[in-house]
Amino acid sequence: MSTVRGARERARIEVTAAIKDEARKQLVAEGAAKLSLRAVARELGMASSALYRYFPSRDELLTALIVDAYDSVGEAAERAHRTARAEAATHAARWVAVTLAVREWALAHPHEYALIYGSPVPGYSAPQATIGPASRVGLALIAVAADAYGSDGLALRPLAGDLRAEADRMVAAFAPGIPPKAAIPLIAAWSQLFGLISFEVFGQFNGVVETREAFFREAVTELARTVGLIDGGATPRPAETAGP
Amino acid sequence: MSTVRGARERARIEVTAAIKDEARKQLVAEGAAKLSLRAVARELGMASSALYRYFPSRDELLTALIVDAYDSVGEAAERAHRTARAEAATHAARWVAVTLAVREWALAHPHEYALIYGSPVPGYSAPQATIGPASRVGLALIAVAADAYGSDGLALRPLAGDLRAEADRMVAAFAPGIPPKAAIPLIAAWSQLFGLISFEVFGQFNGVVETREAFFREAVTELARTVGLIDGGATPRPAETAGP
DNA sequence: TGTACATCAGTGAACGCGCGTTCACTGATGTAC
DNA sequence: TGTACATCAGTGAACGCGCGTTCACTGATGTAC
Repeated sequence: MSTVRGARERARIEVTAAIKDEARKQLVAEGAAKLSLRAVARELGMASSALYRYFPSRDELLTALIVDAYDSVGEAAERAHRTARAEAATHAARWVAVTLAVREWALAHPHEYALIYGSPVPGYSAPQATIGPASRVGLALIAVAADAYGSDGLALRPLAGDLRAEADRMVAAFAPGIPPKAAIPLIAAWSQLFGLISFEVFGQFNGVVETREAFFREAVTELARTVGLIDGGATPRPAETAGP
Repeated sequence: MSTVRGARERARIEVTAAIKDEARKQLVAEGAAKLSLRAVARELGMASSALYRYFPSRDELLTALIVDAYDSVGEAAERAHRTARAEAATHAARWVAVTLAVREWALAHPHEYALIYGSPVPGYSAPQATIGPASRVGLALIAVAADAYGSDGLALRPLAGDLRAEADRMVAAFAPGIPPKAAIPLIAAWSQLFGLISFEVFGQFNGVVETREAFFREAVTELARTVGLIDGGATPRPAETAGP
């Protein structure tokens, strides 16, 4: 598996990558809804029918792009988390680092960002294969909170009564490292982070916010506070929680 | 202007509305990028060329739908604000009422919501005409804060130094009723509100958040806190700030 | 090492479809006198 | 009140274009003996 076997296999990998690269380029010009297999083939100098050797349909190509995008932004978030942890940054600083990494990825890849965090493509329903990659950013944020919890760096506010069961469910389902009390604010902050980023990427901040990075840093620092990440004091034992 | 003049004019108004209604229906099935004049005409039993008597191009029809959507959600927000104010609700409760109204509009009109708060349609750039309607929700939120400020119901946190100029600019440009210190958190909360709503409408909460309304209420109540809206005590003089 | 066969990438034509926009036209509604 | 003319909604054909997918095929690469 790790050794590429022959010309055929190597070619397949390269052509598959070339198709995805070209498709990504076309996202810029036309958007996901209008992504055209024929246009991709044309640009690559192939017959449009040849693409069917690589992707059984247009939707499968879209799915591949979506999975790649989730993996790409997820990796950026995880990398930022590892780096911040290696530098023994405070928990709040780790939170800021991860969120900034997501923002930077989004600004560098606005069309892939739109593909995964914009309006769903009508008629396309994301298959199972996207679920894992889609959760990586969220899990990185949970890991920051879990580390903080493990080293007394997480302040817990009381939880509204009608949300106790929901919080327990969340912790059991996908956030075993944090206490239920922290789950609701954390998931809220996760979604709110993408409000900040989407408004910047999609243009809603045009004419409204101009000092964008400083604004973002301020907003996510405040988000860290609502999550309960306590600044200062906390230089946790580095290997506390398993990384993503 | 207020009296409809003749059969021609009345018919024009009705047909224009019918075209937009049908176009809205098609957004559901196909999304904005694939909105088709021919399909709209077909469904209305008209020749496709007839639509050009009403909209000079496909993009103009899209623009009309966008303006209508912004006006519709803006009106919902303003109505919620007026009602909450008439009931002398606390400032935080007014905030929650306005945000809930936006959320409810979004859940009731998910495709129009995607049209205005989802990924931009590639190749389409929103004309000037959309700017006013697009700001109505934001202005309603600003009005809540302005009322609170006018009756000592707004707590002000210190502002990070590098954002002072930005905050002054914001207040001068579109938020004259609030102090600069409140501008940054308010704009941040505005964008974060749409993170919460988009994740719910676009499906990112599937399998993650289940008690949706309670979760939303909790999150926006916390947002009200970061904006500085002080609960209780504040039953302001009703006519303090001009309504939207 | 050489040969026979299997695998598979890529071709090019075709099917059946839909699109936005233009244009010369018809006939109904509205207006000025 | 009646007539002549202007306005305008709607038609249907046409232009030129692009799309996803299927299919029988060719020829190169890989494999078993």
